[in-house]
Amino acid sequence: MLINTLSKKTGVSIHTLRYYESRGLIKGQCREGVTTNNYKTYPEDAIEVIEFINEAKEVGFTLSEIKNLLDSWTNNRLSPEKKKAVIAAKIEEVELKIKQLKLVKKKLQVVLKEVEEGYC
Amino acid sequence: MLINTLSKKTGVSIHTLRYYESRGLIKGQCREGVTTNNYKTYPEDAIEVIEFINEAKEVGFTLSEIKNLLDSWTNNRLSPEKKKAVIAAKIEEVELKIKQLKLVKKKLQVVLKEVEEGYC
DNA sequence: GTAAACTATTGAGTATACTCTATAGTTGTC
DNA sequence: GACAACTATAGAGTATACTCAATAGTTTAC
Repeated sequence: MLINTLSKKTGVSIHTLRYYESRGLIKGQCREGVTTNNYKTYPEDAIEVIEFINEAKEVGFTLSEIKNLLDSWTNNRLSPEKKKAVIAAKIEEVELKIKQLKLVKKKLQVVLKEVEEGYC
Repeated sequence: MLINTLSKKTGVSIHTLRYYESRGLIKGQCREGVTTNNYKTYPEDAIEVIEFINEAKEVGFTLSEIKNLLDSWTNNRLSPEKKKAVIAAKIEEVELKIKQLKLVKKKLQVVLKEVEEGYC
């Protein structure tokens, strides 16, 4: 699919998609044999990747972090051990973030109770 | 305590603390009666506030969002109902983020398994 | 065959969140 | 009373993640 389709299917603007491509998070390919233009086509998988980027961004990961992660499972020069290490490390980070969110939630609940009971 | 102490107790740089103060996230007060300087003193509570800011930031909340939240429980012009609404809305957001993190974790676990089984 | 709609590239502009520098004044210790 | 260590303010600089504008070329529908 072309960039416009990818944009519409993901809800991410063409500008942002190009930005992601410039940062190496996604990659489109020029169709073989076509020489009149360099329109890039994106595979179906790109949709999933964009969705993953959105989710990861939403919970506080930077594009650099996300790129490293995406690279680790597309880069074939990386040994399986290293890939596993990168992903496992990220899972731990995610778990830490979940813990932190639960802490934030608990704090908010305490404040909510205080307001309800009229302490502030 | 003065800004240096607050910085040391929280691990947040003086620059950043001042930035937070300029954004209205924390507030120091000049001691009454003191006219020779305008050194600001910060209450003990400020430490907790800074820690909360760090946690909230880590999981993807912006300083504006955090400020709104902090305001809602210090601003006395706000009705308890409105305060409750602000906090309850944030708790929902936190729950959503937890769900998203669990989704991200699941995806990472799938990829990890794929690497382990040699699919990529 | 032309006009609308699309694509690519380059580079500038914006918002957020710092981070640093320069300057000037204040406090505490010897 | 000198000097290190601190404080405040203002403003410049940086990194990240967009966001937009300008330009130029391409494709598609009529």
